[in-house]
Amino acid sequence: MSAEPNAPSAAAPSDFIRDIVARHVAEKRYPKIVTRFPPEPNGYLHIGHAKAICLNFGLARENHGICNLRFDDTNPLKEDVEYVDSITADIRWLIAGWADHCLGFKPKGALPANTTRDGRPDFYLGSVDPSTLNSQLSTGSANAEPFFASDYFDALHDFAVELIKRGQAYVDDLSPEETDAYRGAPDKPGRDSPWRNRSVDENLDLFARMTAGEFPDGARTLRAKIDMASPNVWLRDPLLYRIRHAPHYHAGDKWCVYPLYDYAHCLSDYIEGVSHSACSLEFVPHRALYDWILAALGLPRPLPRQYEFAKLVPTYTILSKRNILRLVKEKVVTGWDDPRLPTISGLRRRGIPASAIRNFVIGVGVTTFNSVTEIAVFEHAIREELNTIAHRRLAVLRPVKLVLTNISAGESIECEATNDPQNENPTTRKILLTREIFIDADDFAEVPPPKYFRLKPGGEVRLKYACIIKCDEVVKDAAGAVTELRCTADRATRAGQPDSARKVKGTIHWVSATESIDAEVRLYDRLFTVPEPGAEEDFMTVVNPHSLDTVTARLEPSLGSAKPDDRFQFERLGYFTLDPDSSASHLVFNRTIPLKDTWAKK
RNA sequence: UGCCUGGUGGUGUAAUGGCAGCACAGGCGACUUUGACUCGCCUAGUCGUGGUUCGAAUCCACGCCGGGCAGCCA
Repeated sequence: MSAEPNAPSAAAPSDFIRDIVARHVAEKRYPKIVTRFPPEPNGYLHIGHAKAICLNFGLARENHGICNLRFDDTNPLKEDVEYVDSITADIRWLIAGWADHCLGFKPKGALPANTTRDGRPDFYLGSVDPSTLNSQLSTGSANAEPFFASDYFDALHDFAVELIKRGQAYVDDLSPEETDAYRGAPDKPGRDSPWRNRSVDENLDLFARMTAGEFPDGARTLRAKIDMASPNVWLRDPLLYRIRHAPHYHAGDKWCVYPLYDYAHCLSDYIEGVSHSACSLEFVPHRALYDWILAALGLPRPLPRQYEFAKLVPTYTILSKRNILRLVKEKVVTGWDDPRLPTISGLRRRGIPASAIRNFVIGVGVTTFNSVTEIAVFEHAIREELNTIAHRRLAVLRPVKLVLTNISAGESIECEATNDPQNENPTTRKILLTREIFIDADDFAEVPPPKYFRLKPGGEVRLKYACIIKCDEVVKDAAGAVTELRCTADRATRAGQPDSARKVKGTIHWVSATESIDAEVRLYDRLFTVPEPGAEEDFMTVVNPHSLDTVTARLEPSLGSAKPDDRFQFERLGYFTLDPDSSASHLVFNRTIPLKDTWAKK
């Protein structure tokens, strides 16, 4: 249906926000559908952000619009370029081939000084074609960059002056503690500040001096003049600007007053020509303020509107920045890109395709209900995607030596193995069967449980792509541990041979002991042992001690030339990908996810 | 206890006054040189009580239960 490469198999279902946008498109309310994804550059993106990203970019994609990546960087104390770079890279990876053509980037240096009659910079009005910018970017040009709220500090300042002139904002001298006390409580009205009724001229003068750096941090603020008795506490004369004598990572050292979120966000949306501003449910009480500011300034319509939806809460996962940081700091994980973490960089390193993340977050839908999504839904999306793209290989995680006594030492038997059985016309490769091979420890049981289809003393199994073997002898060491299995191969059961159709219950994977290579393989499991670690008093007490198991595996030789983006299915085991820790002399693979195992459950 | 907001199988969602559907999970079976995949079948739901209506998950009232809001964070 879609011509888009790498498009999700399922179209995004309709939801209340899409319905609203569709209505607005039908009535031509906006010249263009413009959305935005507005992270603060103070941490890494995680799968929860992926939901917001796919909603905002999806809306743009479905309505021939654009979605701006805008850094909401109004707090100089918490932000850094390090995060700008990682967030930008994560987003580009996440939407590549799906909605990257909708990514709104602006030409470097195109700042709001270059404005049109209604005060908006001209880059959103169509004078710059986002697709041109994106092609510049993808060819390595540094001529385009994301949007930054801090690029609007001049415009925001001018709007603040306008608000003062309209009598809608005032400079307050209350201390932070007094401000709190005057605000009242949700069930108790606040009180007017004694500074609330200063003249416009005095406010103008004071705000200019605040901006000029005359006052120390915390001495004064700029506040909207709304209603200290409002039942909505966010309308009790919210702060617009605070004094912060600190340099800004992007805006430099020009400013010592910085706008607050509520003030900066709606106006940044306005400046960029955003039509639909989607955020999470905790901002519902802020919407009245969003609308108030735009109205108080008398800005021309159509104005952007805020819509709120529920965040993603997956089971067995922790998503808050603070908590992920704690896992990193206390070395439960190795870093922000640890494959056990729900960060985008972690998921990517784990080998999860961007398309699987997209399909998952799109599939859960967009509602206003605080729901919990079972991680199994994500796991299904991962397997579904990997099953179609991953090439099959043979690998043995916990090798046990097996000697085929009727194959001579120098002999090697060529077997044809299928790379991509999920395709209509699968390709194949050759693997070698030799006298000595390895099989997985799990695939042999000296005293088998009921219904055990694998190898057991005196029993038969098929070696995948090769032949049926029979276990004649179990060799053990002094301690009683199995050191070697001695079997006979039935060559007539090979593909193309007379008995090739002979059936046995079990088929197991294997690699030649001599024609195989060593690799470190990291087996990951859920990071937490309970479905809702966030509900625990301390989630550290429910960290899964077995979330990482590292083994030295034997792989078929072709895996030696694996590339970082390759995805493999090690047959009967799971999906694997090369880890960046790999080097020419030391291969490292990550298990992205095991295959579904209905046998193990029983 | 002020204001805002929500409640559909175990979980996530759809149905926008007209057959409660889909996906995941779970169960049974078929197929299988992956105990995977695929295919077939099954289990299971409208928070409660009234009302409006020919007809209510949907509209109204009351109740019950949950989430959010009092940063010079975003």
